[in-house]
Amino acid sequence: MEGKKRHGPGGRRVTIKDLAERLHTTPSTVSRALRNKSGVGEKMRQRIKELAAEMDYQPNAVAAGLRKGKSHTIGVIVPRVNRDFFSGVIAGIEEVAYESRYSVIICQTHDRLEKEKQYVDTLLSTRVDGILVSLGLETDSYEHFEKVIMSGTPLIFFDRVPNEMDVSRILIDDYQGSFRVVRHMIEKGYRRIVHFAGPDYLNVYRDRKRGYLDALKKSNIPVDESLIICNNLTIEAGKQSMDALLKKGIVPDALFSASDYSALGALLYMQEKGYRIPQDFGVAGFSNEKFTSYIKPSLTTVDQQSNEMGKYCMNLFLREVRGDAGPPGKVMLNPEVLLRESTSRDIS
Amino acid sequence: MEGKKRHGPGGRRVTIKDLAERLHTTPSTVSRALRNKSGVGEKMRQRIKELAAEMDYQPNAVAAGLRKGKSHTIGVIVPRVNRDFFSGVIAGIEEVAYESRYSVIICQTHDRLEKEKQYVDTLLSTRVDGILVSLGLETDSYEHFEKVIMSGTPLIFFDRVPNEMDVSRILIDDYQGSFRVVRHMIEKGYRRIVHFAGPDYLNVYRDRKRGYLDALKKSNIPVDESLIICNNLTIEAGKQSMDALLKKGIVPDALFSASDYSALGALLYMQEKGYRIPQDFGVAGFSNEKFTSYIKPSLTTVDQQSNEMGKYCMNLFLREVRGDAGPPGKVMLNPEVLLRESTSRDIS
DNA sequence: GTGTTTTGAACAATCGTTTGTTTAAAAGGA
DNA sequence: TCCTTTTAAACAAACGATTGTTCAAAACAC
Repeated sequence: MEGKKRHGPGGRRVTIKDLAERLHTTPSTVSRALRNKSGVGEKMRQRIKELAAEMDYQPNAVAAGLRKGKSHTIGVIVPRVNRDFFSGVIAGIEEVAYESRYSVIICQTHDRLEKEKQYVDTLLSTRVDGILVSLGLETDSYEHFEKVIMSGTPLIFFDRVPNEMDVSRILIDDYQGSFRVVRHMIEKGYRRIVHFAGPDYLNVYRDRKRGYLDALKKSNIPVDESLIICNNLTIEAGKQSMDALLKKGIVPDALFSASDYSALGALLYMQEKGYRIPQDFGVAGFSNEKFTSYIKPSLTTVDQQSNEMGKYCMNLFLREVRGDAGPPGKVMLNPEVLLRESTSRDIS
Repeated sequence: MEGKKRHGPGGRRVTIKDLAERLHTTPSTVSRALRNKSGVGEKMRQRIKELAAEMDYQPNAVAAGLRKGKSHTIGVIVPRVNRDFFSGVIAGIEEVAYESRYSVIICQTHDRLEKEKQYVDTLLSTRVDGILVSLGLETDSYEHFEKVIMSGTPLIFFDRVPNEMDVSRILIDDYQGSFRVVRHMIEKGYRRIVHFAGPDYLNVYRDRKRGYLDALKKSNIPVDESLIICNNLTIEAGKQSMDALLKKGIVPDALFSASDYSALGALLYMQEKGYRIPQDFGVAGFSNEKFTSYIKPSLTTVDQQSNEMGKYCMNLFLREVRGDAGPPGKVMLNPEVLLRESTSRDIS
């Protein structure tokens, strides 16, 4: 065992040039040999590969990236990485990216526009080959994304997408998911169904509300505006909103919330008030957060196919860089409605 | 408004050289001006900055990275990104990284050694400035990490760390967390406490088991080997393990699981079998997955401070690159024991 | 054996920055 | 006014790879 240490902590790394010198050849030949390009003899190629392995040469992706003008890296911008939905999407993206040896840079905006802008700049500087984005709650202007388009960097939005831009968008059919859940609730005999909505300027919440409204209309149930409550969709908000309703003397028999968390808040609150779920009060949420299947009663909700969405996004990006993607368009994934205990009462 | 379009989709981007030519100066001067280095006159500096803004120049981080030998990017390797614990750590890392304008590349190994190795290579090629790792379940050799050390790249392990290497390790005190939970259970009168353990070669599971054993010893409760069950810590495994126990005629009065998921499985199984939780059977898990506080009864567990751990990791890395970190060592974060309903019975 | 084609490898420029060195001009001192 | 010091900007060489071009030798045909 002669000294195995190659260059040691901080030592300079082996370059293509080192290999070339050692073999009395040139960097270009080494490069071609390692990348299996033509123009190199078979014996030379062998010698180069062997030496590369022996000195454990690590190609410098930065240098290659500079020369080739592409970094083989993509950026993903999401509001928060530790939300089941987003981390699921990220997991999906990673799986496909790994297959194609793309690196994934993650950016978390905490729903703040300032951070979103900053990250777009950083990613553009990093010369990522593409950017996948889900908008933050604050985002109401899109110049930073126009810059991305100007630069020629493929840009794909998912889930929370802007309506004003002509870019690829991929989302689940919030309208359909919502519509089907509410239809189901109506079939179960619920009539006075509260809806917790999110801010109207976000496509996902708008569509979920539309689904709710249309389902009611289809069954000729009059829409009662006082049952539509816009809150910030947290557990706390769910409790408070229900409390406010009851205090106003409004007594609904079910809730369809645009978020699992506020649905949970309402569920806990109503249980506390003595309502039996689902007999006296039905509850449905949206997103299929992990906890929804573990609570008692398990919560009816809509699965957003986060993993599939991530995979789809990344695949779409790959097709775009390969040039066979077609013009930007809107892709809808089919949501899966999960009918669980919180709405499964026997119809009397 | 003269044509606002700078270079359009795919067009070449503005470089420092373009700016230089436009102002009849040289790239070096432009570089120094933009980075606020000395050696540039004030009026020149102004003109340069203005033009840069006007042409919206985006510095090419790849080129700078090549020249400077650092990418201002770190790599994070975790088993899975969509686990509450890991996504929490990632969120923490991101928060600190953002402050210092570091980009974060995420790598998900799915607990597979092959992927882990591959990602180490990729990150080394990408010339990341540091690597933060939590080991996969399969990892039983460390040559790939030796390579990292050889290259002089800062390397920090968190949570699932190797014992054989002299590197920085940061983890929560699994032993303490475990010890305290079991003590609490004993105080609540539980005596025949099952333990679901993970593979012994992972520090976290070893330590959790140690905590369990020591807590029993401290209270002079004899250790019953048949109550220690090594399974794969999933919900299913939890159910099956309990089933197997009962079928063998072994009737414990509580469970302390090294994972919330297998604890949940057991909890559901026991409820189904008619046991009341916590009166007849106490249950405690580990990790503080989100669902644990929403289920009924809520699950006693140990919080792993994922966010803090992420922040700590990134800060430690920053100190290392700045040279004021001291030699690699082991850092223990204090876990928070969350005593909830699943173990809160009145002692009769 | 001469002339042409093919092949293998060397040569050189480039990607966009950063940074050390040199040079010229401006500022200061006597 | 002349000389020294400071300052501003130009010059030039990297960083490590990729890739188009050139060149010499080997392979081939006749």
